[in-house]
Amino acid sequence: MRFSRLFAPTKKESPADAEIPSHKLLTRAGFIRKVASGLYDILPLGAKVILKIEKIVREEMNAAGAQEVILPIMHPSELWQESGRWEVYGKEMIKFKDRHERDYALGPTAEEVITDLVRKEVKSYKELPLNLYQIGRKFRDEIRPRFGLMRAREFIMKDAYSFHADDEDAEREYWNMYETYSRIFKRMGLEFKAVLADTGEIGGNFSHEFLVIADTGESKLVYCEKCGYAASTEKAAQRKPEVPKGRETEFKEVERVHTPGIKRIEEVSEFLGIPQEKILKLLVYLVDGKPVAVAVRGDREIEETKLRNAFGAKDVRLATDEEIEEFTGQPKGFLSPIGFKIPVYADYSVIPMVNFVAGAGEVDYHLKNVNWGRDFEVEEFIDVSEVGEGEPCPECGAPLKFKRGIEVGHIFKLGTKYSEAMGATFVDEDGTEKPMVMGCYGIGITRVMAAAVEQNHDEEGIIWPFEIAPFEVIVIPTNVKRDEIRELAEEVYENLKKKGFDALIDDRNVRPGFKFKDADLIGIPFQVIVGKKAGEGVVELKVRKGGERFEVESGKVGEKIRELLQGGI
RNA sequence: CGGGGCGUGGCGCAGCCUGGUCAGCGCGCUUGGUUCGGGACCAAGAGGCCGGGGGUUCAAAUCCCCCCGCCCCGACCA
Repeated sequence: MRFSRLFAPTKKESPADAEIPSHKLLTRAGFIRKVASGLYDILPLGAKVILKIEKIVREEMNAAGAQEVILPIMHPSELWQESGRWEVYGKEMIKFKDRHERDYALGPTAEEVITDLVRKEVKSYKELPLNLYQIGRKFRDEIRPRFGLMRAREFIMKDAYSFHADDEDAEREYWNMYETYSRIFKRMGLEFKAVLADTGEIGGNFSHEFLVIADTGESKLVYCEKCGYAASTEKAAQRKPEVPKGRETEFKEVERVHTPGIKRIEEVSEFLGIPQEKILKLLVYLVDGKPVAVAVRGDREIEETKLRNAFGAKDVRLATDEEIEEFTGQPKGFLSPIGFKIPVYADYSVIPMVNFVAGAGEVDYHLKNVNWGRDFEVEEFIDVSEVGEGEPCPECGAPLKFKRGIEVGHIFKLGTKYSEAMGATFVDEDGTEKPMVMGCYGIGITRVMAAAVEQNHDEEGIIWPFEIAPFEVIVIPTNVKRDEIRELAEEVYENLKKKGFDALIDDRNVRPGFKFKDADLIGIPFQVIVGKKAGEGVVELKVRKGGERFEVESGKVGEKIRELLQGGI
């Protein structure tokens, strides 16, 4: 490809509405343009990256035994009514009617459509297992699309669905996909982690998320270097503390203290000169509409997904100020667990607490030396606060590490949720009819592109991993009006193409600085600069990542690149 | 949805508070020339009618009302 013909409108300035690096850089470097909120044009450079990502996904999925299909993105409402998700998915789905007033939706995912296909065509255990996937557009009418490609309303996803005769085989395929995903992200040259995850909206009973590590990521994870435990903080378990032996012997007398206007944990801590770990935080939640009090150590935070799971609830939210008064008869900011009108559940972090501070149940007063078991009863100790850096691994007790990441893949064991709802059954070896056991496996293709940039960039621009770079190498003649430079550059370019490289030549008649800036911004892994020593047949090979430069004979550029790649660049 | 902010040539922004002398700056674009290893310089040009609608006024980018679009934030006091 010749740069003079390439549609890659680069910019010096970031768009005003971009916040994070991937959004700014993909726009500046001419990969994407916004059409409307959450909707993007993908320009040639972006399309090349997407296609390379898809290629790796296809190769690995095919190698893993999955088969590609192409399903409609326009879904009839009947299928979604059948699974019960027409209402559940609700506002997230883009719904519309055809000319006959029939209801349709643009598919946010495809369990219904694929299950419909399989239930109609597969009747016997002999036809199982089956793993079908597609790479296509998905639509989700996000409440708030943001961060460019990261959370868009239309995006490209690879979604796979597998069908099995029994649970054991579904689990076998689950781990097959786990390994496949690991290979996929490894091939893409991304630093990632597979973590235990919450199953969320899709349902099912077992799941892993694949996160690309990046500081700007919206997902948080903890992992253990000793035993390999890794989990999303929405899922990560606390190691259950022991009840301290003889704690009763330490109990002191409850003391009522005046704390005028002091409500926040930080304020209480400062005012009384007592660390936050010695203060009890009491929150009132509505768990599927029922008021429940949850106590947690003052310096810790409730992870609402864990809370929801602990109660097996659909919906969990904090009570409003008015609701707190109504349910407890106590003023917010000074809630006391003593004589509480609603059941008090306590996070694991409360177990070791002795002689702690709590609200007094009246305005402007707190209590010191409160103890659970003596002063109030805990309904049950539950694991609902967020696990963080340095805390003990729930498996082996070693200190956990914390990182942020971007969710690019998610695998689920679905069980029979959809097959039962939609009657996807087969006749087993023993002649009886059974629901198929399902799994589903997604990769956000467009999000992978954004995540790769989020993880790999510097002040100058993007630094693409070789495997998914829009071009592998760019040849830069510093001055196309000088014959020896132009001719040598053309020669090197043709040579690289012949050797199988995806090469670009910057044949534009602009100053060299301009070309260097563009090459860095676009992030092509290797730059071949043809300039000063063109007369001697020597060119300069620059590695985008790290900026290392080598002087190379013009005929040996390809070899040098291969050598560097083998060396792990 | 609630809260906050923004909308002015292709892009980034100033002007608005204190209506008129206001449509301006930088980048980009076109033409000519000089330049040519880290987003050059000089000169001459093209391009907006100020998100849309309504209103106030002798007069509106500027004041008022409505609408549309875009961006950011949204448990932690209990």
